[in-house]
Amino acid sequence: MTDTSAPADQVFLRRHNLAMVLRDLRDHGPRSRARIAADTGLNKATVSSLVAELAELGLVRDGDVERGGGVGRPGQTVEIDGRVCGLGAEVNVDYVAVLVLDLRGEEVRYVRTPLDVPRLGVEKTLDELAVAIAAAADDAAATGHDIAGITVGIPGMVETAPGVLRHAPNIGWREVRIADELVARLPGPVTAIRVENDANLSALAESAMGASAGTADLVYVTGETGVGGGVISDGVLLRGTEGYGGEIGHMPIGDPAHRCGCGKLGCWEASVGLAALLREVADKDDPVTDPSVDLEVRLAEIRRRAALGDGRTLRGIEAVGTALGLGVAILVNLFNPRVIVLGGYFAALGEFFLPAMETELDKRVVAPARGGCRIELSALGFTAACRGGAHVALEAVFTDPASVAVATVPTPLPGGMA
Amino acid sequence: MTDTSAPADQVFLRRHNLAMVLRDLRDHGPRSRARIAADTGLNKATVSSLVAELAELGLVRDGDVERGGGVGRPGQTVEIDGRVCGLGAEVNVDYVAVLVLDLRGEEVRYVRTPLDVPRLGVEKTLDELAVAIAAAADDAAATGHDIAGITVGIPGMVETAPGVLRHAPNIGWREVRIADELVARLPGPVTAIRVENDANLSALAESAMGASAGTADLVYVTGETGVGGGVISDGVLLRGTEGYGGEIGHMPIGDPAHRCGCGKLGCWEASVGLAALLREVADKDDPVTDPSVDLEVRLAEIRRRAALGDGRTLRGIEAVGTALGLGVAILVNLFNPRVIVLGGYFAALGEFFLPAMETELDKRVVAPARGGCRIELSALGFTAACRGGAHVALEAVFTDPASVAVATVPTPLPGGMA
DNA sequence: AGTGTTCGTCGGATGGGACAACAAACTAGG
DNA sequence: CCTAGTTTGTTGTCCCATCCGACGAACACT
Repeated sequence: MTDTSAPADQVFLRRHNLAMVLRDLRDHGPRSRARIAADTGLNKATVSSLVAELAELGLVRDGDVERGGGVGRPGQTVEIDGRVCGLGAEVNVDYVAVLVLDLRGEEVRYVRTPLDVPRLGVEKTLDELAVAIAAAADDAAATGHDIAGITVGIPGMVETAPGVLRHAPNIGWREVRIADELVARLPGPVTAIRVENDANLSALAESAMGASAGTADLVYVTGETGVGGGVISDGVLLRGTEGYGGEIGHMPIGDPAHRCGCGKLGCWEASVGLAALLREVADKDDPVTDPSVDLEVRLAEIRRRAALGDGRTLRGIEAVGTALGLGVAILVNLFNPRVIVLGGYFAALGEFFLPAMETELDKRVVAPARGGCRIELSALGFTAACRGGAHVALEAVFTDPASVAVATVPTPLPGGMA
Repeated sequence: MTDTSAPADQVFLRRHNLAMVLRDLRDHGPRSRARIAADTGLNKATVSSLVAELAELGLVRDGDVERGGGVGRPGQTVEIDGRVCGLGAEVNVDYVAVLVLDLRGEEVRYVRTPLDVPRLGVEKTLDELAVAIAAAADDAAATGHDIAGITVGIPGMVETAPGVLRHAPNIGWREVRIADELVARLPGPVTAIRVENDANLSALAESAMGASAGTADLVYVTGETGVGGGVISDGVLLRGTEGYGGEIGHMPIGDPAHRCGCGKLGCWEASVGLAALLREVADKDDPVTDPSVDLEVRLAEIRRRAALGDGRTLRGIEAVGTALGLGVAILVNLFNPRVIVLGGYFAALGEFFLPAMETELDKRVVAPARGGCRIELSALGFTAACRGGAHVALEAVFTDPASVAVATVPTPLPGGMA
């Protein structure tokens, strides 16, 4: 991720190596300086110097001494200090959520606030979100944590550069300067706020800490009210020129008889979105179609019926699964990912979808053996987008550790000695 | 493109800055050392040192002195030396071709050898290709050029790492170790040979030197026997995990009545490939459907009929154009490119396609104003893949200028003085 | 207790870039 | 013609980051 068109001086070099040591600790766990040197190819003396600087920044600290590690002097392990954190926030149709992750990837705090976002409108929803973020930040500060960055996920088309939401049909928002609006609502000096599509953030989360952690080529497909997607290719998120990439919901491969929420006929979303599933498995007066009932509960009921072998339910799921496989096949042909991760309700009903879906998939993928692609169900659940957001904030630290500089004050001395 | 997981020492730093100076000269033309310093942000003294090293490598040389450039001492311009070259080769259905491009991007040599590749088979075709490559290399050497690298484009699924072709249905090849086979056939020590899908190379060529040169987000779609595609996102080529990415021809969005060459029904290729066009605009006994006639000639005839306003022809082209727009809309929704480049016969008949295609496109793209995407017809014609191959070979030099080291002997002295 | 091994640090060497000063080469103007 | 002013490119010096060799420290094993 090093900028190829910037001049490289010693500062650049130092930053690169600082980042490399920090990432080594993240990816392979606590270890001695000698071991880091062996891992990275850097000189032992250099590693000592780098670790000292990272320690001064509050990013790493000395851990245990390696006892019983065979012959020779035991190593003094270095580990990532969990003080610095990233904050991920999410606005969805019926809730806002905030999640704080420390540099070690551990969850510090997670708060989900149910809200009727479309009814509440932009202003009040952002007020609520700002309160939730400020509360999480205060809470983190009280336990000695620092927030190094904030990323907000929104279910719509986002231009990341200025942090502007262009259009989010599911919550009815249009042209909202999310980043600026939040900065204005948050007290005190605020670190940079990034804004990103929620499915993109979920894809990043799956790639970084899901069941397939570390996968550099991954496509995330989530089924909720709409159908969203995020693509990670060769380790980087695909955004497109203006950040409009990954709009997979409106591929014209669905049944032309069904009208999509976007107004067009034959969108994929109209064949595999939540509405399509409910249409297939239930009648109008069936309680599972009642939007006032919690989605989790309704899905549990459908899962129950499927498990009992109910014909209508199974046929409906199979139909949706086949349509799902058709679209996923396109994604596999285009991106040749290592793994496809299914999220949202696809994950919840995954076991019943998979047979029909994989049958269709195998029919449509050109590459032999699906191009080495496997299908997986998301295990991150509703926290995926938030986790991805926190991850993005942390990634900035892993790319340029020195960026956390000054802001980080040493933990308040409990005793009070000068 | 700098490896983020390798230790950075001074050598790394030097390489980075050497590359930056060389790219500055490529992108902005000959200029003085002082100007390079201003462009890159490097110090004047550093630039002098870097230029001296590049000159010693034979990559740049002193050019004219800037006369009449206003007040002050005129600058001694530095320009890219065209001695070092990249070689691109292409295997297609009815020809093999070789193109040599010098470091300034100028064409040194282009040879196209008509061959009936499917009938000739793997061995003999590779023999012919090796002869063509060796001849081009000898020819280049005779005029004082050095080949720094070779890239071969193949119309099929390629695994780039070992340089192996997995499957190329249009020429009937399967599991061919292209790189190794060529090395064995070429005399003398051979620089690394890369192998890549031909549409991917064309996409790179369009992005690097087509009408939209410099575009970092670009999708190339070519219509020939099959329909191929190459995607460049954020400046890098999408390959996928195993290099199977970009298979756009078999998206299931075509008329289910038509069978594709792959055996499936409803592939996009079956609706917009060359066979589909001919089916729409001509009867079985029409000369334009005669495969023994050169494709260029047949396309010219179709273009003539369209220009005269022939109803059958225009309706046929419109039908294909609409189908083309449908598929392209998917690509725009997924990749949000800055430009879509149409190649192959799409480019040849472009003016007649565009209206129907753009109408369908606008109907199907979700992002406002097509997400800022424009449609363009390729101007590189049949040389696109070769150009892309040569470009890839040159790109290695622009990434690590020092890599051309030792091999480059100073041009033979014509006089013969010791 | 002695030996061998590994860890972490110290001092010096190497090398690359930044900075300031300077000579060179040109224009403009008297 | 000559001088002042400007820009270029080189030189010498300094700074800084990494590398290398050596050394003390800490441990296991005999």
